[in-house]
Amino acid sequence: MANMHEIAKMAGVSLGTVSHVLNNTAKVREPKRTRVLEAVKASGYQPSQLARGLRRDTTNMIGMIIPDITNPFFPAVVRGAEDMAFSNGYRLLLCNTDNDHAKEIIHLNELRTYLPAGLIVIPSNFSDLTAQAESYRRAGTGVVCVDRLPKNWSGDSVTADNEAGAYNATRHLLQLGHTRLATITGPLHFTNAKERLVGFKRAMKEAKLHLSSDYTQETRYDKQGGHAKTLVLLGLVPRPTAIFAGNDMIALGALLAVHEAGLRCPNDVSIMGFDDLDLAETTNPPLSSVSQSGYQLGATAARLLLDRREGDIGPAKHIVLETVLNLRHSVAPPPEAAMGSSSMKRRPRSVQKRT
Amino acid sequence: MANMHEIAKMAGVSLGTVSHVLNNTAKVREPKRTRVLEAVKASGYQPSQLARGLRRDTTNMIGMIIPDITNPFFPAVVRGAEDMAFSNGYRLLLCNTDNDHAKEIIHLNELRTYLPAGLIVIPSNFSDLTAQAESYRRAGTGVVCVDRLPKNWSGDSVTADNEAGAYNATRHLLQLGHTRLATITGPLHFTNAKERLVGFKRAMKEAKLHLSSDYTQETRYDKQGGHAKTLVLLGLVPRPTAIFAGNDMIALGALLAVHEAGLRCPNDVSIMGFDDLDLAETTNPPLSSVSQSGYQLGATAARLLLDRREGDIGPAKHIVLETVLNLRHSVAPPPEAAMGSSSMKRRPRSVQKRT
DNA sequence: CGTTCTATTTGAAAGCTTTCAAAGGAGTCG
DNA sequence: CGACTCCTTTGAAAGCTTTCAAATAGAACG
Repeated sequence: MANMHEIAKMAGVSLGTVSHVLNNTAKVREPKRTRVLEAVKASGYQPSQLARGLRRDTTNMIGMIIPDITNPFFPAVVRGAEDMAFSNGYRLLLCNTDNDHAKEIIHLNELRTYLPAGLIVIPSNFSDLTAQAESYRRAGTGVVCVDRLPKNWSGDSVTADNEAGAYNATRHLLQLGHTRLATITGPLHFTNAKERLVGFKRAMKEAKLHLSSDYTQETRYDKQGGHAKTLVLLGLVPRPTAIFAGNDMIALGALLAVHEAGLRCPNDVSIMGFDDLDLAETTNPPLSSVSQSGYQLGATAARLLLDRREGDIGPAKHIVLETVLNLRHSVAPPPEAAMGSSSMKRRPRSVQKRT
Repeated sequence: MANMHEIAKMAGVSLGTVSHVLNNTAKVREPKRTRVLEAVKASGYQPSQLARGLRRDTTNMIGMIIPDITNPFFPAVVRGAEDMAFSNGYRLLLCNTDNDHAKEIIHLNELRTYLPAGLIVIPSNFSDLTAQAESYRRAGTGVVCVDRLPKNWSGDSVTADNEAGAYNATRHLLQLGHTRLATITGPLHFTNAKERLVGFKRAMKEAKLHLSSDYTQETRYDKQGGHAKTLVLLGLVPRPTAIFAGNDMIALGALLAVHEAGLRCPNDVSIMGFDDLDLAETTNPPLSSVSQSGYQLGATAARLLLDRREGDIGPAKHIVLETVLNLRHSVAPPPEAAMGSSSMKRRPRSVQKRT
């Protein structure tokens, strides 16, 4: 591929002039200017991002570190980030950590040597990000945390309003008449799991309902966990009539367990999810869930990074995105209340409630 | 961050020696060797990938170009590729094209300037990849096509055995007694859609069944398309008793349409999908589908790329991965046949059939 | 036309590695 | 001890861009 030297020769100008034309970094008078542009077009020249990055001390790559692209919540986040990045001339370097803190460190250390424009990170378990990010920031590279925060994080972040989302979802269950509400949380060392639990408890407290410790179970954010913990909950006496799941994967496992136990959802047990993944629409019954936009999360994080890069120097920003309660058919009044109620009324496919 | 000069100074050796120690590119005698290693450890030095790439004329990045990470089939492919890449010291630069051929070209042109170790591409609509790949190959950069092939592709590729998968799925439907089989294909300019249709037709022909042209519909690989075309199919007289969907998203739309039309799946209409996405397990009823491993697709492609890089110079390889028919509850014998049959028997959760 | 000033243009340096030819050192043999 | 060989080590060049100081060209003015 052609390099700048050749362009310079073709256009009969010096190296510096070519660079100035390409980067608008100095005025170049007319005859030369077009000659350069034409040479570029004719040769299909594109500047080497490597050489450019080396010289400028920064590239147009954004490093994105996530637990696992295979987890259905993350693709939207990545896509949101990629779209915002791409339309501003940046590219995404994707790294999966599997929530493995050692793998995260490998990525953080290596990414540095690419001189990325910034980092978007969904931190792993027990992430060491706070320390590492400090060194990035000293080098002038922004780091934004998304979805959940590592210990002592004081930098930029974009998260959903987990507490409000959980609170509203729980209130909805309470308003339907449930009094025996249980919750299956994600791993409580994740800030998002913790916040959702706080929201849940706040709603319970407001309703002056006691929460037996059996009624809150903690597990991994997956179907297996949801399944296992639901079996535990269903074995309790008295049995909960509603389960607030820490995310949709847990809810999915819960749904499965309820069916396996020979119970019906929502008739016997209501199930509420969190995330509102695409699959929530197609489960049986369709899942009610707290909707958060992964796409917005990612796009906002990338935007924040770009703003920083364009000179926005200011205190750390903690952007919190609203959630929406998306009601489908997996929640209904509790069995006793349902007797006399109108549970057989025609139900709309899906209803949204702002939270 | 420290650079090689500092390491050299710290260890009291020359620049070249540091490089030799780091790359094992020449024997370095003992006292110096350890001094270098220690200096590296003490300073946390990591070589600049930019400078290294510039000098070596190639980096450890693999460019991965896919239509849309948000489409549930692709994350597994990406993950497979990333795992294989990561464990061999390579990293993934991810690009979404939205099947937009212009966007694909932008990515192909720009990626070149990163001097990537190779490219893994799921080509977009009307992809121009064949021409572009030629120029990559001239530069010694491998390009592997995954999942489907662009026009006139003669380079390396990794795909599923779409035809056999479709053939076996169709045969299964035939064996259940269906005679009115319809299919909703993906866009037929995609090789995978075309191959699946060929497999379907081959099975039909073997069964000596006539295929009315109404009975094959083409649409985009998504839920909306599946929904719309299913409504068309259900309006035909006589109505098909089984629908072979070009992929699971189409099948999902079909499922929806069947329910909306007041029919039951599988009692009135059997539905067979392709891909066997995670969500196939949780639809209502759980979807029977031709299972192909996206993960294997991606991992195999990355492996192929690395082999090439390590010197495997030989004719183009076309790796074709087997599929497995994964039977769940969305297929059953046709209504007439079901009358006297044992459709009420207890059904296992899921059954696999090698294809 | 000569000066002076401003606007363009240039060439070289720098950014960090790898690699190659050359220099240096150590060991062997006579 | 000298010559020779072979193994280590070195320093400089190259890879491609950006950027800065310096040089040149052009314009305005007298």
